[in-house]
Amino acid sequence: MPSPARPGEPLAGETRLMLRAAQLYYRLNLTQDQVGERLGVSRFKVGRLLDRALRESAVRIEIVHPAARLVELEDALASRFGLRGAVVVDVPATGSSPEDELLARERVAEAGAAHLASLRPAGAIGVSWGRTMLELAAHLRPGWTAATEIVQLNGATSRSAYPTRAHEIVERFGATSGAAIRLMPAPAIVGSPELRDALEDDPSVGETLAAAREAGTAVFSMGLMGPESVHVASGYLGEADLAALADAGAVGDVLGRFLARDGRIALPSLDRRTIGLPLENLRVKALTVGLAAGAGRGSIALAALRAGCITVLVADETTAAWVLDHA
Amino acid sequence: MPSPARPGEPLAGETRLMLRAAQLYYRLNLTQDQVGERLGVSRFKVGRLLDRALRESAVRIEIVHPAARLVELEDALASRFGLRGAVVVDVPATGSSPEDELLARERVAEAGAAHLASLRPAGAIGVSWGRTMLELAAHLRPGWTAATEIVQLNGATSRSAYPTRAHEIVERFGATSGAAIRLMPAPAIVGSPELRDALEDDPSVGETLAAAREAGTAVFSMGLMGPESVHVASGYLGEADLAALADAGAVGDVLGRFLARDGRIALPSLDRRTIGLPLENLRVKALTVGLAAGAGRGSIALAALRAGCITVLVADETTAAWVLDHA
DNA sequence: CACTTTGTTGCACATTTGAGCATCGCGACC
DNA sequence: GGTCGCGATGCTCAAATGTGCAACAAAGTG
Repeated sequence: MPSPARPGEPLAGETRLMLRAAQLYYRLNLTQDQVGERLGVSRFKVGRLLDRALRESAVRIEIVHPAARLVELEDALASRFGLRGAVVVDVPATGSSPEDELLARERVAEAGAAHLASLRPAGAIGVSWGRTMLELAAHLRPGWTAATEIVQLNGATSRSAYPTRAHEIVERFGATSGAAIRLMPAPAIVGSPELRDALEDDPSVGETLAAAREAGTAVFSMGLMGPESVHVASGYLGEADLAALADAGAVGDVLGRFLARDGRIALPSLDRRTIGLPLENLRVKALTVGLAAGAGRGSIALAALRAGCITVLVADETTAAWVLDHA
Repeated sequence: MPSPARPGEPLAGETRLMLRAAQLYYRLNLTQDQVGERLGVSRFKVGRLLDRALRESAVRIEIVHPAARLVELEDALASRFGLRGAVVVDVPATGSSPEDELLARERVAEAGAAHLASLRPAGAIGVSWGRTMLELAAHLRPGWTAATEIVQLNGATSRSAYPTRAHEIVERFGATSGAAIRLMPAPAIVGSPELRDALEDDPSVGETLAAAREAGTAVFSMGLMGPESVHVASGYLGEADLAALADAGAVGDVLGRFLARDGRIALPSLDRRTIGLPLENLRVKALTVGLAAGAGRGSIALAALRAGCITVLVADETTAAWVLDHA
């Protein structure tokens, strides 16, 4: 391969010709034919000169749009994890203050709503709850899709003064899509596996759960592990559970199910007390949209991706970059 | 025209699509068809997206070769002055020390020789003399062209101990091209117009001058004005002439004829004492190669270009840039 | 509510470009 | 001096791309 000319060395005539061809072709937008005419060579030679220029990277083609990086991350995520798609949004402030968290959540939820609308999912759609989901629901525009039924995917009746507002979310999904809704009247986590089983067997919960299994689409957000988790605020998780989860290496939750870094259930004993769609059922759905917004969500996003329960990831840029870095 | 997305503003779906298309097309080198398939749009739309990306300069195509700048200068010179061609060489050191001057002269002469060879001029070729011409002659390779005759264009027999070496130059041109040679046995500048006319009327000079007029090709270098001029070293110009030239605004010489900034003869009285081809005869030649090497040559190069007596300019980068800056 | 206006889409068709292949010239090496 | 590569060249043919146009849709406008 000919090396690029160093200063002090006469410029090979061929190289001169190559650069001239590149200028005429790329700058002046002449056809290879016209370039050949001006340079007194055949168009084939011009093509070969341009080829060489490209191979020797004498011309650089660069995508300079400010948002190009986001699209790159999207593509990298999609191909790395075999996703059907990914949406990465850039968030102006990228710190971890409560305001920044709020902003990130807002932007991700907005993008999630827009992307969901562009997919126009049909049939039954399962949804989870949480702050991000509430925000997403708020951004749904009437007629965004024509679903038949909106199903709540996991339990949510609060034990504490802190409301989960799951019904608001499901209702807004229903109202904007013209679908019937099906709520899940149960807590997210109960005290014993036996109670969990009893509740899930009761038609009030069981029928919703069955519908959740049947739904072809699921939309959910990912929660943090730790004292700031909504499950703590809602009173589902106590000190002891939290400590046990930490010991088990939990990094966050999907539908109330806490995952370890590798994507497996961190604490099976807790999982057996959790009410809602099991992750096995999530994995087989045609479309599952997972949202991760805010600092520290990288690890749970990665865990969920490893668990195979996401087909479309929506995340902020920081989270997306973290995931790719640690994959 | 859609503006590029600002951070903090949701990215329009179209823009996302455009960037994705650009990535697939330019980075992965897919065809527009394949891009369309992946993106679920028609190939026409892909073409239009790429168009838009180019128009909005979301993709930038840049020629990054270190020598690209030289070629740009060449093209700019050629189009600005209607030249048949231009050769700009980059000279590593670009100062004005004697060594740098030497280097610039060497590189320009070398490039000039190479370019001249690539033009393969036929018939009679007129040549001037000087340090650059000597260097150029030294770089001619046997068989570089098949000329019939080499003609010295202007007088050169030295009045001083400093030899002009014009015969060496003409001989080397002849020897390497297999052409007969014709010298001009006369000084460059004499004391009076009458003596000039008498010498030019003498067959020894007159026949060479006639041949010089007939030659289709001329090769010459440009000289500086001032005490460092070869005409001073050779004893042709005295203090008085030099002062008069300076007063008249002379910037340098072509074939011993000193020009003012605007390309006109600076001092007609001196010009009438100068022996050699007049510039009017130079202007009408099919091919005239002018060389300008070294600091300070910009002004005479520009003057010569304005005088219209150059069809191919060979210069170092600094000189070329100066000329374009001041044109 | 009809009507223009404007912009978007897909298409047929012409142009432009790339790929594979035969040929040619040139130097190296018997 | 023959001849064997080897790279460069130009060609044919197929693929890829750009262009003008008509159909259509959305959004004003009287």
